[in-house]
Amino acid sequence: MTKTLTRIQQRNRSAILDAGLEVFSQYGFRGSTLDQIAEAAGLSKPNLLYYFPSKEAVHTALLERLLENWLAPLQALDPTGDPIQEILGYAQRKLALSRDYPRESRLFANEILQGAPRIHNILRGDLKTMVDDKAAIISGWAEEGQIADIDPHHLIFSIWAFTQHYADFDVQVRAVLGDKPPYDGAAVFLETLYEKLLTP
Amino acid sequence: MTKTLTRIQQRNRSAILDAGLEVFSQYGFRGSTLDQIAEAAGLSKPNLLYYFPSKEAVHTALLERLLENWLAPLQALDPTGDPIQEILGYAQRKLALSRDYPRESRLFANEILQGAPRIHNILRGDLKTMVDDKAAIISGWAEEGQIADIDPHHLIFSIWAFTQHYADFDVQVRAVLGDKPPYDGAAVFLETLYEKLLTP
DNA sequence: TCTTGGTTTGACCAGTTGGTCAAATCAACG
DNA sequence: CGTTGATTTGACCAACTGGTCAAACCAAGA
Repeated sequence: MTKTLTRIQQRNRSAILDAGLEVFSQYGFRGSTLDQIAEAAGLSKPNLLYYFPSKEAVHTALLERLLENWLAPLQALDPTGDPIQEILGYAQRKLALSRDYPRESRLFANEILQGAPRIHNILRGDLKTMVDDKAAIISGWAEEGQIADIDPHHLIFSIWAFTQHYADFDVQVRAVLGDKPPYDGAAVFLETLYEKLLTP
Repeated sequence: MTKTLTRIQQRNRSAILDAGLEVFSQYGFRGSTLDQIAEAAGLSKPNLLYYFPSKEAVHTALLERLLENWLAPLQALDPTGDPIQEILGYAQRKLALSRDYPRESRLFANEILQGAPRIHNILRGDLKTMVDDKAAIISGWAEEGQIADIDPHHLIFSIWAFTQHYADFDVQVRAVLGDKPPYDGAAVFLETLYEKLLTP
């Protein structure tokens, strides 16, 4: 049913979402204008509103698409795998996400900075449930002595913080590093950091 | 000269700055309105504009005040002190800054997220200079074998990322942690993390 | 070709925005 | 008290905001 979209509809809807991602991720919801998004999408404002009923609708569509991809890497943490490799793998996957989808990262950052008005219930619901679940796995590993004894929630926070920093604070990171590319050094550092932290 | 300020001027200017901090840190520059700031300051909009010539001026004043306090903790890193204690101390000081001045942290985050249009030159100038300076000190410690051999720039990034995460992503952190207070656990985790990382 | 339904747009609207200004109010000092 | 300069405000403005709508345009099948 939902699949009944013209080629034009597909092209324009995805152009709008891409433009919305570009604009919202930079200025936040209230700081972005429909004219800006329309121009970035190569459409007139009324034409944009022919595909999405409102500014809010574009933003919501983006957030929904984002959350799917955002929670996936943590979900993939495997309780039967090698503990240190599982956590290291998760961190590297998250870093790659920042490298390859920095605008999505900044869209998320903007939403959280503004108090997460649109996704607060998801944070307290799905996200908390999943994090608590994975934290329990990590705690289990710690009790078995497979990894060092650390607080699993703050471990996860540290991974989020460090990896997202390279997308959200990109301009600062590049200003400080000068010409050096950020992500190679970051991946190496990440590896060292968590290997040393987690080795019992 | 600049000190010739009435009691009223002092009170209102600081009320405006506080209100501006509150509003700008939540909605970013473009997402904030003068009416919002004026109301938060308990003034009428024309009255606010009697003390600051424009919205931009309020924002600039806030950023300037912020940058002073923001760069101070890193500046305090002492090359003659005990390496691990110096770095640990810096990290803890930065975490305390997030705890005690979360709005300032979010104001900064908003500015960087939007591409740092107003402070880009400072990032490439003063900030980069100071970070390179401190990075050299840390590299020196590493060469002497006093701390483990890690990339000093990414070490500093990781401290920024982790500590600011608790202010900037406050709503997410609290959603995940539920009732537990964030900062106690964070301080303990921070201590463990960098002690393990830096011990040679 | 004509028709039909999806697509695009110019003109428009009411509400909001940053900012101005002259007039009114207030505080304090002689 | 009266005066003077700082302070406050209501009324106002042009530009911009999200959103509407009828009319025009266009692609494609009959």
